[in-house]
Amino acid sequence: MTTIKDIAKAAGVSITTVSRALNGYSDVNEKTRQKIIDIAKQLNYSPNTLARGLVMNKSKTIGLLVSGLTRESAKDNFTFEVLAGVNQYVGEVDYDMVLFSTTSTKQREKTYTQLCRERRVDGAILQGIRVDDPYLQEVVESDIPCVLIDIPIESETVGYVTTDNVLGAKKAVRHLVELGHKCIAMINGYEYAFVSEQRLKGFKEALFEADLPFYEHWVANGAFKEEQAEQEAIRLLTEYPDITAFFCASDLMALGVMKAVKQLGKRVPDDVAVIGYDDIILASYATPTLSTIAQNKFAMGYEAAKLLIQMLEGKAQSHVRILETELKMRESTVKNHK
Amino acid sequence: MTTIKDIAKAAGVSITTVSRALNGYSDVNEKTRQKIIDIAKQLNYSPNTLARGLVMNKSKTIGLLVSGLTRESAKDNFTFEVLAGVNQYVGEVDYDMVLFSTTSTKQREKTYTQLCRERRVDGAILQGIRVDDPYLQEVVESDIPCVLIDIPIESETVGYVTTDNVLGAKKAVRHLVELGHKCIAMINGYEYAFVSEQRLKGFKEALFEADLPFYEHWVANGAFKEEQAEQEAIRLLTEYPDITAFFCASDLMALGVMKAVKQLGKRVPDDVAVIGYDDIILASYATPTLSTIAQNKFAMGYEAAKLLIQMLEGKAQSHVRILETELKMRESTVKNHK
DNA sequence: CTCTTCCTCCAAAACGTTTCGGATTGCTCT
DNA sequence: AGAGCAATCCGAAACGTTTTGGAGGAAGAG
Repeated sequence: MTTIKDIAKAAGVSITTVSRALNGYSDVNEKTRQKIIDIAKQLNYSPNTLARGLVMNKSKTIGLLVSGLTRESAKDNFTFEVLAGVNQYVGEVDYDMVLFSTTSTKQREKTYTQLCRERRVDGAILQGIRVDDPYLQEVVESDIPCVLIDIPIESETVGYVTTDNVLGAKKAVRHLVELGHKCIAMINGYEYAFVSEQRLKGFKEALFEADLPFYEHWVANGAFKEEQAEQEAIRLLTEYPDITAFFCASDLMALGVMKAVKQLGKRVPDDVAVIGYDDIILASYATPTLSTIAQNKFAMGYEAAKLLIQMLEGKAQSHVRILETELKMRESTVKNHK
Repeated sequence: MTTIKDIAKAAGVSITTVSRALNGYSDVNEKTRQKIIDIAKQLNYSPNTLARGLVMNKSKTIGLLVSGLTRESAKDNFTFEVLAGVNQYVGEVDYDMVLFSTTSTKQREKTYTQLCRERRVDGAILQGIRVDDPYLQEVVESDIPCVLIDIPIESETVGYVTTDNVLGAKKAVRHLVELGHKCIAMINGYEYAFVSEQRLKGFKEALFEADLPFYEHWVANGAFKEEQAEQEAIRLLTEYPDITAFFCASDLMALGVMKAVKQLGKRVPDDVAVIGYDDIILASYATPTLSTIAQNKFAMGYEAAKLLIQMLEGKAQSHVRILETELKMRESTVKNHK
């Protein structure tokens, strides 16, 4: 493995000069610089980022902390797309990304902060961490710059990216209202998830706008799980047969709801319309295809990485990025939709 | 950020002793060790892996090189599941994983080898790299230990994990034969993909076993793409109306074939049976649900990581891991299958 | 001719670890 | 009493970079 020292020897200059030549400093003669570059190439030199990171005290590496990188989470390709987006930006600006996940069966005793500090990541992106995760607090309180996805915390070193969940939910409900629905139920996620709270807010506001009443008991929590949403939908539909439409806080839950509807011998969308949230791959392959509020998850990852690196380099105006959502009309709400 | 030196000062010992105490060497008194550990904890010490990696000349980090970590590749969740598997094992043995991807729009001029050497990864896993990728050759020829997924190259420093693709294909075709099919077409991937070659071989062997003829022109390449497979299937079905079953080298292509069948006014599986390969998420959500040969992609990633780390630590007997596949019978071949 | 200034270059320190080769102490054997 | 030994500890070098603070010389200004 050739080092800067080898190059220095071969070129007959000091290692200082090699370093400065390779890093584009101006105080080295263009001719010697060229010679050094040639020799470096010829010797197949790669700088040692460990050594560099050690002295510069930064690694040009960011950590992506996700929870639930499991086999199951592949259904909901959220994590994956965010990851792809992060990876994209990070590649563009010549950073690297290291992945930390808490799914180890053998629970690691190390906290996120320790992971970050050991690996000397310059900053971190947190995805899929629950608001009540004890580590969240810890990371946020540490001095490690980080950006959160879908958790609204902001400080000197903390930023976040999210979508406009209130507006997203409104779009969904307005769509249902426009189709003539008056009895709309909602399957939400968790009580304490930020997005759930926001989507519920949007749900209420849209009902209010449309002069429709809001019934507390027409809202159920499905924990973002397909089966649980199915159960809840069955319960709601039997208890309240008036319901003609469901707004679900995730597509996976919407799929569960569609199963429930079919199971009760009713049809989607003729008897009961269903709209989801996320626009996961399955949404456009389900039968009937699922209407949904699309979030650009790739863009969320991309923007998160961009924001983080801007923060690291001290040129981030704001620490918040809010992305748009888009209504996708498909067969689960609009009959014969192509 | 507290260092080993701070601990030494606080404990009134040398940094050598601190290092040896923390790393569990025997030549340090149990009492001083405890004191050092206490102080370290109290000072909230995290070792600097950069410094450690520099002197030890290894980083406890492996690189995962994937190609095509794009928005689109989310459909086929192959990459993601492999990644999850790798991540799982890596977490268990306290390594880290850094992700390298070649999808940067701005093409990086850096090669994989350079990436690996700069980041001082101890080894690498390559996934989704095509056999004709120029970088493949380069990585394999370099002295960086690596394991390939679905590419059979073996050497002192190179290993691979794959599934038994010949047997997998046979299972699929046998299944069709058992259902009474005699005119079976195949939609393969690329000419030059290892798995395609193997699956074609299995296809032929299974036909031979069943005393069925093999027709070269009943095999088409769909490039692992849904649309292309759809086109090819339409062509085959119109040119050769005898065909009653398709074996596809990927689920995504099988979905395309199902679309083709429907488009021609025929039904799956009544008129034409379809079986895929991979068992992607979509397979069990499509209508009809898709029969397929399941590969445990998570396990592939897990085993790849395990193999690599065994190789790194010099305790790998063999450099090859071949995993099992499993036939999943669903509605696209078996009528009214539950 | 001397004083600046600019252009090139360099020696050495620093980053935080690990590890090699001893050094010191106190104890046990002959 | 001296040798031998085990148990503890430590100084210093090494890993491959970047950076600080200058040195040396040539050219231009006065």
